[in-house]
Amino acid sequence: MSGSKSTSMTIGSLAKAAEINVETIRYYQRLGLMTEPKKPLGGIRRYDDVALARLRFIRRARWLGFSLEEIGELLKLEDGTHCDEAKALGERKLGNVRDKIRSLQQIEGVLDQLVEECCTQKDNVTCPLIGSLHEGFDTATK
Amino acid sequence: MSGSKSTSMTIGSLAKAAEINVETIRYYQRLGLMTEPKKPLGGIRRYDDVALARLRFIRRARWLGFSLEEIGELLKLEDGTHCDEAKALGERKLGNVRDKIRSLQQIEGVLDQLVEECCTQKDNVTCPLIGSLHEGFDTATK
DNA sequence: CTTATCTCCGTAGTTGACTACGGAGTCAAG
DNA sequence: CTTGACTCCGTAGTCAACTACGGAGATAAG
Repeated sequence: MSGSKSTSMTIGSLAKAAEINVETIRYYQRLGLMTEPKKPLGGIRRYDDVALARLRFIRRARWLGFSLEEIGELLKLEDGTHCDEAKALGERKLGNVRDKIRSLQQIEGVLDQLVEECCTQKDNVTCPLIGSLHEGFDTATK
Repeated sequence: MSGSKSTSMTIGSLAKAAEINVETIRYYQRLGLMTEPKKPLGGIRRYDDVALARLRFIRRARWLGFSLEEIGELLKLEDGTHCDEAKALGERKLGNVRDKIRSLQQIEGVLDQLVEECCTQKDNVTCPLIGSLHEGFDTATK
């Protein structure tokens, strides 16, 4: 389960490897999230494992609630160029990510406690899930 | 920054307080994520801060990449009833949340390092953001 | 009592993110 | 050299999550 270092895939095998629909890859290319490798004159495009890594990253970031636009920004950090703006952007994104982590940890804590106490006590009608998420959360993000 | 404990709001002020569109609240009601308080015979519905908390929770969970359906499941954990199934569900969700936290922490680490080193070195063309997210990530979630 | 600002409610439109379709070209196996 | 699977590419359809609209009724301020 780790031998596919094939540095040359068709879009089909790329899709399979990334567990993403072929159409979706082409969609990402249209949006500029993925670059389209040049076609060898009446031939078929080939993809390497950098493309694969990129796709997996996109998939994961989507799962974490980032929009494709945000993911595009994250990906712009990838090439070492335009350092200064990248740094600023990176810092914003970092704050963003940390907010998410904190929120998730709150949920984690409550969920954990919930599972723990679940069948133990009975009088606890209003669960803490919601209640615990009141505090500080300065909008942001959008 | 903490005086609005008004236990009776119209849908309009509720929406404002939760920073959510009125239409969206009504949409959530249709989906069963929010209950519609009964209308006082030819009058106007009133909402309390439990509703507000619930809305804020939904908003936050959405931001974290949970679908409305998943959020619905999380919210079902709220009322103390059906403990056994709640426990199972809670455990699944907990795993889910922890996966997300781990993923975000990876991104956090890389982003942090990126911002740190950004303008310091120059030869680092391929940034670690993508590369670092290769490893273990057993699908799941959907 | 009038008027402006809601609320109510059903229906319809929009946006972001895919997903499908179809016809023409390409490639690999037999 | 045919056949089947796949690529290419443009266009169109789908789905979740909103967001808007419009007309009738409610309420609060002046």
